Amino acid sequence: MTEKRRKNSAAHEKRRQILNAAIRVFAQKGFHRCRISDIASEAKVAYGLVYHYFENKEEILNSIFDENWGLLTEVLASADERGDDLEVKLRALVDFILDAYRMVPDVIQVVVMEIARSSKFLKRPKVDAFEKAFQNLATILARAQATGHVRKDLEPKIMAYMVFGSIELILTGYLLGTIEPSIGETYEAHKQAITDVFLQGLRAPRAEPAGA
Amino acid sequence: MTEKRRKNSAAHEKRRQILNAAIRVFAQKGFHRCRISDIASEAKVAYGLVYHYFENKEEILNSIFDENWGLLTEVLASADERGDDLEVKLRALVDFILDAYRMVPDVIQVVVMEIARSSKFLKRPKVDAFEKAFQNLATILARAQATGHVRKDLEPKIMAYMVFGSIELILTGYLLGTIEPSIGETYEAHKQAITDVFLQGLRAPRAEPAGA
DNA sequence: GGCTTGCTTGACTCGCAAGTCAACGCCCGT
DNA sequence: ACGGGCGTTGACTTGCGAGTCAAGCAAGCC
Repeated sequence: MTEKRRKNSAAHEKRRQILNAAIRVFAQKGFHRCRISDIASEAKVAYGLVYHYFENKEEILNSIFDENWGLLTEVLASADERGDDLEVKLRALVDFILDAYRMVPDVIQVVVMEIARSSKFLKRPKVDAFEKAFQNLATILARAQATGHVRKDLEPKIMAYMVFGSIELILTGYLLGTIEPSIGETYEAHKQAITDVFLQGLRAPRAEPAGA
Repeated sequence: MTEKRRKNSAAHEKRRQILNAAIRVFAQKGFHRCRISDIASEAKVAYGLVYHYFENKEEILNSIFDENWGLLTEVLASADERGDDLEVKLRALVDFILDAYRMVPDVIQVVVMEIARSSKFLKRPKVDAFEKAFQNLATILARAQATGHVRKDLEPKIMAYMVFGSIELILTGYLLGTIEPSIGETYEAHKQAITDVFLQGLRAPRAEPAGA
């Protein structure tokens, strides 16, 4: 059994190797522009081995997505469970995503650029996975509405979409090089900007009727 | 000349026919999944004619983009020139985009899903075109900062990205069917939500230090 | 009315990349 | 030491779809 375990993990290592190579290649050339042979040579394995571990290119993309998106959903779910303030939760979400970009930009690029957009044509489950993460944030916001911290005149879902959309386009800006994220400080400033704007924008008006 | 004109416009009509067919096909099957022959048969013209009017598939996509994105940039530029209030300008932007989706969802789908995301790998000019529109909004915001209507602690560019990102992800939600936009009222509610959140979120704090 | 010009046609070529598969060798269990 | 299973290899087949092109056709011109 020990040896089977070892074999398994050795085999698994090859799988990882291919997956990591795929992430690099997808990020660099784009999903549609790259060939299986590119992935194989990047991973330094034979062409055929890719097909031993994966049905086809799309399944590779799916695996990348599943692994990483699941993480985000978990973070959101656990943030919600702790009884933190909305500010804390929102900051945790923003931090998590921007830090992830900082550490593994290739992964983020693939998830954002190659998967998020093409999901119209991909399988249902993927859309559901997106929904799940969004729903988590929507729940957090709904709860904050209940406690009177967030304005009640807007659907939580729409607010959640706005938050994610803001983050995503900023990431896209990084990826396209139209926003310069080189300095560490900049990331922090952007995190701050996102949380600030939404905390202020979503806050329930206090004693102030905001006269017309 | 009259006859040349007539010919020209007749020829142009074929071009349009192909372009419109391409929009429909791209929206339905996705850019990468469709063949030139799909476009030709959708347009009810011969295969070869597509190559008479366009270099290749990518040039078709480019034409679709150029035509439609230019429009957005113009709207933004003209909104800025009129000395309107920020609220009016922001509302005009949001209205324009959501109304466009309502009227020609296929076009919006192609621009949002097929072009926006893939621009990392496409030609520079496209990225510049995006930048231009974003820059227009950033300028509007910078001006509003100068007049004290908008908080000065954030980069205009980042704020512009947030606004566009919010709009874009809501459109994506429509396209994926995760947001239900069927009822006309819903569109209006969403327009309202976007403008409201940002007007409040970007507003400069008045006499209120927003304690703690 | 023929001739020319240029839009239009669709069958054909050709290259590329996906996916297959038969053989190989390492490693393990007996 | 031997046999077998499984991870691994990469040459080969196959099909698809982009792009070509030579021949048709319509309509203006002399």
